[in-house]
Amino acid sequence: MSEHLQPRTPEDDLPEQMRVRREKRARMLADGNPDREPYPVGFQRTATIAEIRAKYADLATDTATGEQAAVAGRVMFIRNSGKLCFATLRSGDGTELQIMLSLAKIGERALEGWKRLVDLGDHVGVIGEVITSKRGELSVLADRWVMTAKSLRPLPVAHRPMSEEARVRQRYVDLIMRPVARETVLTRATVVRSLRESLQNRQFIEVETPMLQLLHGGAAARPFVTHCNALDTDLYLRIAPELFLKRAVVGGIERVFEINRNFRNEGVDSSHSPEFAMLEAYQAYGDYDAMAILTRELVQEAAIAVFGSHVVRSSDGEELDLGGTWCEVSLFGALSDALGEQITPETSREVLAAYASKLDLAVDPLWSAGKLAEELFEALVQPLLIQPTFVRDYPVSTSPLTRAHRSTPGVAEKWDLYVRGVELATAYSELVDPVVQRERLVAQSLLAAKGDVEAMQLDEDFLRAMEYGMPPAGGMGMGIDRLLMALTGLGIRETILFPLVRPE
RNA sequence: GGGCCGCUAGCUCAAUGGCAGAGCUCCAGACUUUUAAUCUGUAGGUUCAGGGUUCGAGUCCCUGGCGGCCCA
Repeated sequence: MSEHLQPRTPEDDLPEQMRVRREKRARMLADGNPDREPYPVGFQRTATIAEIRAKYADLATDTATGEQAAVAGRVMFIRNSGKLCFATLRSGDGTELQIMLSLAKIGERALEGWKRLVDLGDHVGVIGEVITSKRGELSVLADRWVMTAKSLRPLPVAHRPMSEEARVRQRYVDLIMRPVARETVLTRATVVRSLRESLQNRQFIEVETPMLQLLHGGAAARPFVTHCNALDTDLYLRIAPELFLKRAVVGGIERVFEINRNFRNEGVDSSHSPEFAMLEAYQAYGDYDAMAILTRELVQEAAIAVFGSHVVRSSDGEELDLGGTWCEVSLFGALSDALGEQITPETSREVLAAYASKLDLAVDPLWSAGKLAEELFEALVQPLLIQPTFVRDYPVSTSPLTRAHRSTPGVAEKWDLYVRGVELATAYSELVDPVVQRERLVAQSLLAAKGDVEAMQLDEDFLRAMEYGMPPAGGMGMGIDRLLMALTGLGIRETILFPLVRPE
């Protein structure tokens, strides 16, 4: 009643559950009892939950061990009754342990405090004896409990799935609630570690090349532009490390790789993120065949690291066997089979455009015959490539950094690797003739000048490096996020811990 | 960029154009062996925003925002 006379504060507008938790925090601060600080400086654990579970894995029902332990974790479930309370603590590794608080052990004051102050989601520490309950659950029977961090927000309902949007926008909650979210983080770390080990075992040297670049090059993609105040010049966030890794090869780093982020100012959807992690590797005296073997071994070793097998499994139980050697098809051969007519690099633009319009594909009038062939391939063949498949020998016109094929005219020594119908990696026998390289890049820069936002700029310093002589080499690029998707069947937003989302 | 679907309580979701609801959560109470504890009783709403049609709009129409799916 007197409440109506008091001034409204922002606290009054909070949902009841948040207001209640803030009031509990305030009560604890006012209490003065060191065990009831809402945010103490620390808590001395004697064991992790995982250690206790491992040590007493086979303890019989209703047994007292005599061992005192101090454990801590986040409260995930509470089952309070009059004189005996149960709670389930979860630690950061996802392991859980029951704690029990009995009136007989901790007394009325501490038990009432537990019931009054502890909510789902709070971090608590408990000191007591390791026992099993009458129902056989391994537990710590408390002599003392402390708050280690009071949570001011309610957790989502534990047994209903969070919405996809809530999971992505508040990944920290997703990580608390969903074990598979945490496992995905670990899987990603395992995959990246495996890639590094596999490459290092093959004498590849890891380097880091510029993310902020003066010129836009190394791939066909629209870049992000930013400004450097010190140099008063615009810079591009890199779309690829390629031109710098090749400079390193020129300099004598004969096997070199980088695992890092690229940025492309393009669409955001279930398979594209504006920033994505990429592996690029270059091997002097290798070619695209050598890179195919390397890539297959990298993926297979990553599968072993994650699953202990070349057979990988999606969360829906679907299996995919990445073992053995992989299918190889030529782009024009596969396209010919799909269309029922022989298609070659010499097939005219008009013929290909006719097929494209028959398939209702949008055709840009500026596209070359090669680009049309690639578009037709992507529409007709790519979705069918579930098993890992190398698609080889792309049109020269769409591969400006690739060496022409050693025997087949009109195509370049380039392959794309498809798994589950998505492009996972690409590799070239690198173009190392600096004169031809200059011609190709000049053509690109003319496209850029005509308004093609994806075309590369002319990088004179790169050409100067090439003129010093780059050994014959194979080069390969693989999307780390795509690799995670191929191994786990997850969407890209699940493989990236904190993907870009629109502001709330 | 285009099409379709969605946005309602802390969370997950209902509601023929006619009193805005359920489960869990929360709050109060009971309970010394619980396991998503159980039982009793409450509380909780700018139905994404703005406009329109209507006696009456969560519902129909328009505009915008955000999200998802499909296509480019």
